[in-house]
Amino acid sequence: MMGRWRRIGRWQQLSPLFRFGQAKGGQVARRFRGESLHKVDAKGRVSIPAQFRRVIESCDPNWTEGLPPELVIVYGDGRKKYLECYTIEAVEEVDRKIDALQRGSKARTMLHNMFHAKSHATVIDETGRLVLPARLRDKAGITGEAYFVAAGDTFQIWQPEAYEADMAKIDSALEDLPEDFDPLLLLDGDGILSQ
Amino acid sequence: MMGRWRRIGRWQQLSPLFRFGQAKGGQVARRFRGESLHKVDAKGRVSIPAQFRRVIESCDPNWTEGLPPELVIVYGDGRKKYLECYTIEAVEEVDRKIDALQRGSKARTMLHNMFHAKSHATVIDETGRLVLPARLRDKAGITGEAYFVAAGDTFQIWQPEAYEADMAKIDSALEDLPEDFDPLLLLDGDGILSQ
DNA sequence: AATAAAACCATAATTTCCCATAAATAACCA
DNA sequence: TGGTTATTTATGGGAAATTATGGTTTTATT
Repeated sequence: MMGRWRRIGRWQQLSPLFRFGQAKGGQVARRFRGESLHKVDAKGRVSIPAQFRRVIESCDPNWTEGLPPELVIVYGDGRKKYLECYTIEAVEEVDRKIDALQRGSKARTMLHNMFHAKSHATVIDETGRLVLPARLRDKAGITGEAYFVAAGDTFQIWQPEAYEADMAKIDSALEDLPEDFDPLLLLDGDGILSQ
Repeated sequence: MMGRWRRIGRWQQLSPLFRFGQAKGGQVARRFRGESLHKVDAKGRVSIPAQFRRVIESCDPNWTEGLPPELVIVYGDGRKKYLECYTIEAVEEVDRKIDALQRGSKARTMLHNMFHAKSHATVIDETGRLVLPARLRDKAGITGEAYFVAAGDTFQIWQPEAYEADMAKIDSALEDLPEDFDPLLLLDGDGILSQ
């Protein structure tokens, strides 16, 4: 059965100070990592990868054992065919930046629309699931299955085939690089992929 | 029996300051060295070479006696047929660099995919083992055994035969060098293997 | 009342956790 | 220095907790 939040594991018996925010390991996971496939049922319910839950919890300032973790799903960029999910901390950062923009400016209006209008605040239920309203599922073309993909401080929900297709593009871009090119070079601003 | 972290050996009774992070030689090992073969059981569990553990521990800023050391396994470069394991310090450096790249740039997207989507954050359990999920084992073609190979500040996990084959390639490259060529010359940028 | 949404209950499959042991190392000591 | 004892490693197996996922039953909504 799904782990209830109130369940007490061994490490949780340590002093609150010591265990605060601890994930499986010792430290808080504050970045999404990994990818996985999940079923979406008729009601739009879908499990969130357990590892992602830990991040969502630790990045929700109001969350505490027993409360449902919150997150925000953004679907404002029509050019993207996936749903982008933000932790509370992440959206707050975005909100702060938007607030700093000139009132009435085009940028501000556009961002308002994208992050405020076309977004959906929600929570993860006790069984670790999230409900994707029909509107959102349609936006991403999601039906029976959804592919979750980590992207640093956010994660994306894709229609599996769409992701695969996108992946193929990225892979072929890699193929085009010199035989022994090390992607790590990109880290230091190697201009090979300019633009 | 595997040393439980809470168990106290004699040297561990020395003052924390004195023993902190000590490896056999008295100093902290901060680089992986060596190679070894280990069994992978049906659950995907595999022991990490003891020597590697010391490095993983000392390169995990949050680690302390009693906590499971963390690490990140990356499998994003489809061209490579092994799993690359990063210490926390190492991934944090990578993450910082990714953060510095232009949002939306091709390089950033590619790196996100490689280090965030196609990676797996995990810990070393109390018995010194790591669990390789089926997905990762498949990526590297690993079944019953895995070969661990040090690579400076990361280490790799190979399917034994694949490693052997790769090794043969490196060896033959050596063969092609002049009879009396000293590999150490490469250290100082000798151009013989240019490109 | 008709629907949609949320809460509740249930279960198989996975993943962790815990205990156990032989082999390999390292520490100790006469 | 060689033998002895204590640790640490590398692995195995089973119990227990967690996940992912499917139904029902309430509770809101309109």
